Order: sequence, then structure tokens, then C-alpha cells
Amino acid sequence: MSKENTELRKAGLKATLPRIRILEVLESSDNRHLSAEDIYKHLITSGEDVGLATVYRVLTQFESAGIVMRHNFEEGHAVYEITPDDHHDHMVCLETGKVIEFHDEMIEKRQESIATEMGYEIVDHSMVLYVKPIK
Amino acid sequence: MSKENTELRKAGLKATLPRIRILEVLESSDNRHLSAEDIYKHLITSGEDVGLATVYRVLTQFESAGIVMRHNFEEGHAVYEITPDDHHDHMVCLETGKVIEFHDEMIEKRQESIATEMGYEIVDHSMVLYVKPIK
DNA sequence: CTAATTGCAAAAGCTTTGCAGCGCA
DNA sequence: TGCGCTGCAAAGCTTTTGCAATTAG
Repeated sequence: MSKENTELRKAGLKATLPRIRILEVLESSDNRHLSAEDIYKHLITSGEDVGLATVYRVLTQFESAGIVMRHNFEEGHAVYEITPDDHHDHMVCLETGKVIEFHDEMIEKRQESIATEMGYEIVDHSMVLYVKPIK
Repeated sequence: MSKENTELRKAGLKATLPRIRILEVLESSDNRHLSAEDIYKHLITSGEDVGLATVYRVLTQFESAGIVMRHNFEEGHAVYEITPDDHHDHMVCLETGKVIEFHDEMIEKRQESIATEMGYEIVDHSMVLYVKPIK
């Protein structure tokens, strides 16, 4: 039994072909951050017979199950990435579209402090730095 | 000549009624962050004869002119706020929908350092803390 | 076997665009 | 007066949903 198969079972999802294929694409792609359309095209090109609606449905299920995380770096469409073991934030290069991941403990700590001071606790957060290369 | 009128001229936009009204709503609303739909409904309720398409067009122009900033706190729709004099980030309460603004110099400094270390310079950034009240 | 899942097509929701007429400078 | 701007309606995009057919366990 494959790794994907086990992962799906653990999430309480039947190990169907579309789900396994989508998981494989997410795990093996060069680009860690993919849109539903990206995944759909990838599968169609590979000769898989899958519907775009299924890709959306499966990604939504994966998100609920904690298998993937959804991001809205640019408006218009969401991108998904396999949920990383350790939390990180993103830097998006406006010239190349490249996404760089980073983690900074100092910032994380400050975020917690700020929320606490205001009487709130953080459920989730998003931080994206839109950057360009230094010439 | 009104304050709105001057502001529009400065941005190279004709001071038309729809633009002035939209600017007024953004400046006078209790809620600092409004969607195109919010502004549209507000104007219709006030008896103004404006089209939703115009609201979208005007907001896009305002964004280009730097008069407003566009945010995507929750997916599905954007919200706009008058561009603040000083930069701030946002905390969104998941229970009440309330948006709290804050600014932290330490975090800003770290963000700059991180980008520089990677060979980039920050063009813009977004940081949103999704929170809930401490019981 | 049978409940979950899928593909297709249609619909939904936000936003943009084409166009003829209206209004600001 | 002239060009910019507007309202309306239609189109565009991403994403969701209804449904009959298919499939995993």
C-alpha cells in the first residue's frame, strides 16, 4: 500500500484514484504552491481523466483534513501546498513569481504578544512579503 | 471646493458625483474597511443613483491613485480602506468580524532584515492575524 | 452490496468590459 | 463643445453544486 493511500485513510477519505493522483502531484511538483487549475492541467496532460470540479472538491477535503494549506497570495485564485511540518511564512517575488519560504521566531513571538495585549489569541495568521530582487 | 474635490483633482481624476460620493462613504463610515458591495448598498440606500460597475471602476482608479488600499482578508471579496498616513497591519476577529489595526516597529525591522538577507527588497507586505477573544 | 465519489454541465458570486448616452471642465 | 465618465447589461473567472453513473471497501 502506497504512502498516499495510507495518508488518505488516516484522514478518513477513501483512497480513490483522483485523490491519490492529486496528492502525488502536490508532493512531486517542482513548484510547491499550485492552483486547482495547475493540478488539473498537470493531470490532464498526464493522461488522467479527471474533472476540474473534482480537483476543487478534493482540495477542499484535503484542507479540512489538514493535508494541504490554502493561500491567497494574489487575488483571483488560491494556491495549495502540502501542509509543512513546521510553520513558515512566504515571500513572493513580484518579478519572477517565485515563492520563498521563511520562518522567524522573533516575529512569531511578537505576534503572540500583540494579540494577547489586545485580549485575543491567534487562531491563524498570514504574512506575505511582496519583494523584488536587489539590483 | 470640498476636500474630496481637491483630493480627486490631485489624483488627476475628474470630480464627478459618483467619485465624490464614494470617497465620502469611505471617509465617513463607521467601518473603515468596506467592500464594493457595501459602498454600493450604502449609496443606493442614501438615494444615490449609482451603478455597481462604477463603484468597482472608481475603487480601482482610487487604488491606482493611492487613495485607497485593497485587502483580501477573507476570500470571495476584497475590502478597501482609505490609505492611512502611517502603515499598519490587521488583526481580524473570526467571531465578530471586527478588524483591529496595529503597528509594530520590531516586526517591520525584522521583515526588512529577512528580505535583505535573501537578496530582495520589500515592495509591499501583508500581515493578518486571525484571532478570537480570550475567554 | 451500497454509500461514497466522480464527471459533466449548469449555476453562483465577484469583478470587468462594451457601448450608447450624459456631464464635467 | 469634447472627451471623460456613467449606468446598464452582458461577459469573464474562479469556485461550487445538482445529479446520474461509477467505484471502493
